[in-house]
Amino acid sequence: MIKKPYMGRQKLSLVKISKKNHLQVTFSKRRTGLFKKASELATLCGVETGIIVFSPANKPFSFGHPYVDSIVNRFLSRNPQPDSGVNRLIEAHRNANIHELNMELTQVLNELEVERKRGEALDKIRKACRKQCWWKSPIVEL
Amino acid sequence: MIKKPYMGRQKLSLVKISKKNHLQVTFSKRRTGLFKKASELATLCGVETGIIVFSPANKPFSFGHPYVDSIVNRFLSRNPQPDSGVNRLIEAHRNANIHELNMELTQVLNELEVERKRGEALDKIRKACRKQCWWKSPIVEL
DNA sequence: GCTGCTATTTATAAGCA
DNA sequence: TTGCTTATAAATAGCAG
Repeated sequence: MIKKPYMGRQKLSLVKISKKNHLQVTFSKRRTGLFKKASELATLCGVETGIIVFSPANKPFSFGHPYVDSIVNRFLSRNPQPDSGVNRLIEAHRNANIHELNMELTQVLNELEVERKRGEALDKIRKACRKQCWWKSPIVEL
Repeated sequence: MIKKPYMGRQKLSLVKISKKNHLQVTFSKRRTGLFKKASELATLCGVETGIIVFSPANKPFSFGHPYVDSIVNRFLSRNPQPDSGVNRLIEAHRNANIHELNMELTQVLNELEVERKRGEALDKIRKACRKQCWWKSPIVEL
């Protein structure tokens, strides 16, 4: 016996797996693991969650607690108009240098604080409306 | 020194956490972990994925690669929704008098989410750069 | 809430059946 | 693909600040 036939789990490199069969196996295992994690989160914290994943073969897999569709609908009802901010961000990251990124970070942090406060305020109003009579005319206090 | 005052990680029990502050911490940590797992899956396998989670405080958190809304829409287009009580409720909600208020809230939540992700991503890059190769190009991980 | 710190538990990459 | 096995990488519960 010169050596063990394999070296155990190898460290993860964050690049797309090249070998197709290997990729398929990894996708299958990690999809299972992801859904399990989501299940645990939902159970432990008593929250609603939904996941959608498209396989390498473009087949949709989904997990949801209590149901994917209701989660999705609930999300869409609150986020009707998506924009491509993330895509722009990714593009920006590819092209920007570190100095620019730091400057942008500072600015974003300031913006985030403002947005957070706005969001919290509006959320309070929304909850208040929902608790009382959301189908009636709202008392607008912005 | 008689013994360490702490016994390390305890085995997981699959019931809802009772203590509110404990639950909040767990939710926060596990949500982060879940999103990270999804990110890895997307990167390693080159697939599209989207996650929506509602916090104990009913606040929506989302992750998506490339973008949550596109994933959700893609899912819904392939899985036509049967009519349900939830859908009607959402529809009613959309048409209610507080429509405008909700629109604005939704918009703000969306912006906030985008800003939050931008901030997080930029912060990661900043930290990574500071620790190691700040003079090289950043590794983008979303 | 939010970091950071371990001691543990979990997840999983590889290999093979 | 689905399941085992093992060695190792990662995630995280419980605390502390």
